This record gives sequence, structure tokens and C-alpha cells, in this order.
Amino acid sequence: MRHKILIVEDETDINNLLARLLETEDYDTIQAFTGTEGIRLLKEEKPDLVMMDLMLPELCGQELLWKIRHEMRCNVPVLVITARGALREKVDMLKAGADDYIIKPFEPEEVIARVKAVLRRAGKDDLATLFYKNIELLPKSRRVNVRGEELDLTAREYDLLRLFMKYPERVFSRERLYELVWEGGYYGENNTVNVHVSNLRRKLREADPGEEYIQTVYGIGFQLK
Amino acid sequence: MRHKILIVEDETDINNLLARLLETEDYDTIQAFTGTEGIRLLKEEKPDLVMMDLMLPELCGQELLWKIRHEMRCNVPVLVITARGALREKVDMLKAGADDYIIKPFEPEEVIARVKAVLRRAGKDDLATLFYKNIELLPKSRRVNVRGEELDLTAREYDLLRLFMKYPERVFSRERLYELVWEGGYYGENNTVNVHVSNLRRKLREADPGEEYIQTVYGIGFQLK
DNA sequence: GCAATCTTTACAACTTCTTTAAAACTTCTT
DNA sequence: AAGAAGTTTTAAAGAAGTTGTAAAGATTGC
Repeated sequence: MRHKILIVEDETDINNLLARLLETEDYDTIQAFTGTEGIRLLKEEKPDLVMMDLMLPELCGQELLWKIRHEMRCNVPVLVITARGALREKVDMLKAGADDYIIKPFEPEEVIARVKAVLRRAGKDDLATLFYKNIELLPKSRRVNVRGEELDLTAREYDLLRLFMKYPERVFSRERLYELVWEGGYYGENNTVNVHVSNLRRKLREADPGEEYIQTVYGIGFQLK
Repeated sequence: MRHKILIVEDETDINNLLARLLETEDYDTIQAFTGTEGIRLLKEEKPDLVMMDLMLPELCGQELLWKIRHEMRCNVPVLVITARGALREKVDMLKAGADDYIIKPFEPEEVIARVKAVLRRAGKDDLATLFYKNIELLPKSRRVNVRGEELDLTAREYDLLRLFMKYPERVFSRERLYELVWEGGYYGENNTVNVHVSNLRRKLREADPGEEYIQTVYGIGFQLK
């Protein structure tokens, strides 16, 4: 549930500063001091975000980013740390697939804000409150409010609703829903998803009779609409 | 239990001013007038926060901070006091591991605010009284009152309740609770958390039968609600 | 109209949680 | 250093809650 952040930065002090800063904000950190080490830890630890300096020994930032995106075919969000004035490089990095950049010297608050923003944009911010029409979903407390009233959902119902609210309007096949909500593959013909969607619908209907949230797409699956 | 703050500042007036200011806010203060003295008192007194001027005789601020972080390998939060305009230095200090800075001349309110913020970020602000419904938790005396009556809790029960009260409504997995309350990793399947939660519930129930404070989130963990 | 698809209900099997009791361990006192 | 008091952990049985299946009824598209 906590996010893992890989820091790739050769200056020990800055690396440590970042690590402490992020840890106080309740992130797990992994520290790498060279590009090569970064690559290794990226494979081993599968972090949710990479923060990397542009100026690295062995393997410069550009190369590292290129490797991540092309050789490893990895879509992990990358936040680049760059010295003031290296604007040209900054633009190149964004073109090369970085998600955002921070200019050195940085303010602690700014780092935190950027990290949160990138994680949110990458859809990895599992703690952000989600809204849809009269539904409000609070992952921190695993709570759902509909028209101000709390809705009592079982684990699967909650997971289903969260998935729908994360991608409203999007159509999910039953198979995909099963894969995403239940861990482990989809087991052939199986009515399970239908039953849970049905139960979720009933609860939503009781809480808000005016809306029909979960729509059936005949022959395809379900969507929140 | 009160926070100890080490002030490292060579100007006697300012040092005293800070000490008086912090004491009125219920902090314990230790005063050092040189960097060397600061190092000694840091070792001896283990303060919760260090406030230090950048301009010090014998040992300048940068050196002092470097020693704290590298020689002593100490993560105590450090608040730097710096003259207006020394922006360059400020940035260096943050890089070198300071947690925040205050610009001279300062307003008393600002100093207090920054101190509180740094202690909170460092997770050391454990002294604020916490309230939740009829429960009142006083970290200063490690006491818990429910509907005005004192509740007799064991160490673990108290730590659990404090954690819950620090983040009301938030859901904690058993694993996370174990990690946070018991020092050292989570030991596989282990009923310990359940038993302690059960005991805590019983005591809370006896003290306040009208409320069900600790809720089970099936398949996930517990939350205060 | 009818075959395919979807919804709902009820229930049995299953998993997870709560409590109890007792053993093991600490800490404090003498 | 031994005993007492209190705390923590382990284990196990019973309670509570969840899930998936099956079957019947409803709806949809052609």
C-alpha cells in the first residue's frame, strides 16, 4: 500500500536528504548511487516512482532513462532532478519520457508536491479520494459515502466500486473485472462477478434511488455511468 | 516526555530569547554557545530538535551539520537560523541535511510554527493530547480517559490506541500495526495483534458501553471509527 | 418469439475474526 | 537470586462474515 520510490543520485548528501524527506512523508525509499545500480534496483524492487539526477557517473541521466523506457520497456513514472539553467536538457528529458522535473536547489515542499502529483497522474495514488456523482470513496478509511451517508460494503464490493470510480465510463469485461479484483486468473464460466455487481447495485440503489450507477453493456461487460 | 530542544547560538541575547520563547511553549531547552559545545550536548542530552545559527565561532554551521549527519550519523531534525540574504547558504544547508530554516530577524510566532512543523514531520510531535469521541489520550502522562474516567492500559494497548487516535478512521492492516507498534518485522501468521485489539476493545467497552470504537474491516484490518 | 445474456435469490462451503485460557516471558521487589 | 506481579504470546474453538454456485426469473437483440 505504501509507495516505493527509487532515488538515483550520486551525491550522498542529496540522496540521503531526499530519502529522509520522503520517509517522513510515509514513502518507502530505495537508494541508488549510480545508474547501473539504479537499473538493478529497478528490476529487483519494482518501485512506484523513480527520482533521478541527470548528472550521474557511469551512465548519464539520458542514457538511464532511455534504457528504462526502451530496453526494459518499463513505464514507471520518472521524476528528473536537474540543475538550474539546464533548460535544454530538461526539455529533452520530458521528450525522452520523463514525467516531471525538479530544479536543484529544491524546496522540500516542492519535492513532495511533485512526487504526489506524478503518482496521482500515473494513477498510483491509491489514497486520493475519488468522486463520482453522489458517490465519494475514501481509500484511507476504506469508506464510501453516498449522498453524505456511509455505505456498508464488503471487500469485493468496495474493490469493484473503487475500480469503476478510478476509471469512470470505462467498460470492463467480466473477465477483466475478475482479474483485477480477484487475484489470480479468470476461471472460465463463472457467475461470481455478476453476483457481486448485483449486490453492489442493490446497495447503491438503496442509498441513492435516483441514479443507476453501474450500467450493463450487453455482450461486453459493465461500466460506471 | 516533553521535547528537548538544543539551541546552538553564540549571541547570548538571541540564545536566551529563543530559550525563553520555547519554554513558554512547554519545551525543554538546552543552550550551547559554540559548535563544540553543541556537539557535546547533542551526545549527552539527545535532544529531539536542534536549532542552530549558521554563524558560529570555532565551528561554523555547515561543519557542525556535517559532523552531526556524518560523524555522529545522527538524524535529529535540524532547524537552521540564517541571516537574511544568505540564500546561497540556506540552499546548501538543506542539501547538507537541514530540515528547515528561519531567517533572522524572526518573529516569535514563526519560530514556534517552524519548530512544531519540523517536529511533526519528524514524527516526534507525540505530545499533543488526542481526542476521539469520549476518549482523551494524554501522551504527556501516558494516560487515557474515557468519559472522564481513567483507563488502565498495558503498554501495547496504549500504543495501539495512540496509533488509532493519531489517524482516526484510517484502516491499518494487522501487519502494519505490528510493524508500527512492535519494533521489528512482522512474523508471518501471528495472532498477537488480534489478542491485543481484543483486550483493548474489552477495556473500552467496559468504560463506555455506548460506543464500539475499534471496527474490524473484514479481510483488511482495523480502524477507529 | 426465442435463444442468448443478464439479474437476482438463497444457501452451503469457506475464510477470517474474536475470545478464552494457559504457557512463556519480563520486570520489579525483596 | 528467587519470587511475585504483570504482560505478551500461543493455541484452539466457536462466532461472524464472505464468497461462489446453482437455479429460477427477467431482459435483450435479432
